[in-house]
Amino acid sequence: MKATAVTPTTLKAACSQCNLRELCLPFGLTGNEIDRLDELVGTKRKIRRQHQLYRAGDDFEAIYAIRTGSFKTDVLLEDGREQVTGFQMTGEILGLDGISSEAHSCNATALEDSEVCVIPFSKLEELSREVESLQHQFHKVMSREIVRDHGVMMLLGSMRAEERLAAFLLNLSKRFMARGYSPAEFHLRMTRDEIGSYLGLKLETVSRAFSKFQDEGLVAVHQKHIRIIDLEGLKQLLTHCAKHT
Amino acid sequence: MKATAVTPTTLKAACSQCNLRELCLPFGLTGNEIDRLDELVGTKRKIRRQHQLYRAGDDFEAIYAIRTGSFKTDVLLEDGREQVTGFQMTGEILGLDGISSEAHSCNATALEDSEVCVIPFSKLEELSREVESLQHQFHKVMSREIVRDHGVMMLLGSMRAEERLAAFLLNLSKRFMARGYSPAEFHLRMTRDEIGSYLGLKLETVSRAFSKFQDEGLVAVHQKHIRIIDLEGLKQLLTHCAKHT
DNA sequence: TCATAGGGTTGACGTGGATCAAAGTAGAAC
DNA sequence: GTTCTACTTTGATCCACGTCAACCCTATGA
Repeated sequence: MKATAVTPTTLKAACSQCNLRELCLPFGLTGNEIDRLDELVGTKRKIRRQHQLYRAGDDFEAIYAIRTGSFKTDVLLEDGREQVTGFQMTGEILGLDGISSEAHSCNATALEDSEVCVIPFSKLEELSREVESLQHQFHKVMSREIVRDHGVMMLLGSMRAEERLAAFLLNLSKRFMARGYSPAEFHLRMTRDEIGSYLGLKLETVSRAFSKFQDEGLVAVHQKHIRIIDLEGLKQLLTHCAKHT
Repeated sequence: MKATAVTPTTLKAACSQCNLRELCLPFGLTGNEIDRLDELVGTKRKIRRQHQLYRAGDDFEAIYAIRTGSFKTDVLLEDGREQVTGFQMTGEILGLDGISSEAHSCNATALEDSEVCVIPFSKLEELSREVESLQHQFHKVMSREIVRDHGVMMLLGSMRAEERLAAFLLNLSKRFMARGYSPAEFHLRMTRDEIGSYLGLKLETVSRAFSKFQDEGLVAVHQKHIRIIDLEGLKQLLTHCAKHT
């Protein structure tokens, strides 16, 4: 893990020009309101692959909207074990964990060369006191994170290995689709080990589950390249969790 | 599971009089600001043991502060499997999951006869546009929920059975202490099955782990009554997760 | 061109919890 | 009191996933 890359480019972000605005904080704002958000979003910041946007313990000052690329967030136990708490893609917001204690409680690491919009948090609070729709959208973003986390708990607490991987693939598929990419064919930006950490499995188990899906004709797997062949089949894997209590 | 008990008592809540205010939404507000919050907090509502405050799919209109008693929240899979996503006690806020989609995404069930303060959400947003400290405290409450969820993911994804139970007991202990109760001796309001669901274990495994802790002199367990004998021992169980990878 | 390194896959085997089953306990209902 | 009922404990057995180990694949760079 390399040191945090501090490269705050002076390039201005521009929500109004951003094709991600329907997924991101500007959702639901009028043109005028988006302009005000533009003023607030200070700089963009480039983060190289494997570098960290922030790490646990860092002072909390801003949240980040992913402009290009993708990230993972994780928490570390003293003994070094890692739990990946999420994978984030464009339009998603990073850093919400830091609000509660004024310090970040997890690490955010770029999975590929990425770029984020820096949103100074105190300014965001200020503006959202004036712009109702921004306030509401921000609350929705936070609530969505909570709901997402509950889904992960369901996955970790109540599903078996193959169900977890199926749920993971379906979730990725949906998110790629929302961004205008193919929901059926995509590249994984994370390793088997990281997937395993996220899903509460060992990398070998993840690998075996991929192979099983391939044997069953559900997906075609070539390293990190995934093609979903039988979407319905994957979904059924999930709803048929019934077998066991 | 009985039907939702709709008993909106007309009793006014009064944050200013509430001894939970340091744990709850009024934290950090001035007397004046608390008075304004008082106006907003409409009614209290009593929920009988095993009854539901809200359920997945219900329209979202308000969040709830627990005044007395305790709750569990859970999500259900189509096949009926339950994942408990949290146990909430006095001063904690319920219902944040509903903001994102205008509908609740989990069920909240009282573990004992309980009482909540009903906080109409649109009014809360309105007031927090005027009262900066309320806005900030609300954001902290949401963020804290996200951080808590990450902790549960860590637990579910990376810990073994006994570590999970130890973490659970230590967490309860801390929260009882924060409320002025004994951190060493308390009653569990949930069943072994519910603990198991929360921790991603079967009830038998929870029961066995309790017995093991008892044998080792870490805690005294009599049904739902728990007495922590060796707090440090429990903590060490957690930091010594090192053994396995 | 080959060497090296970081993933990924696959097989053989072990084990922590799940499952199945039976018996114990505490309240609530009568 | 006695009988339910809901919950808990404990033992015996099983199996899904972890562990350990070998090998493969692709990319990068001397």
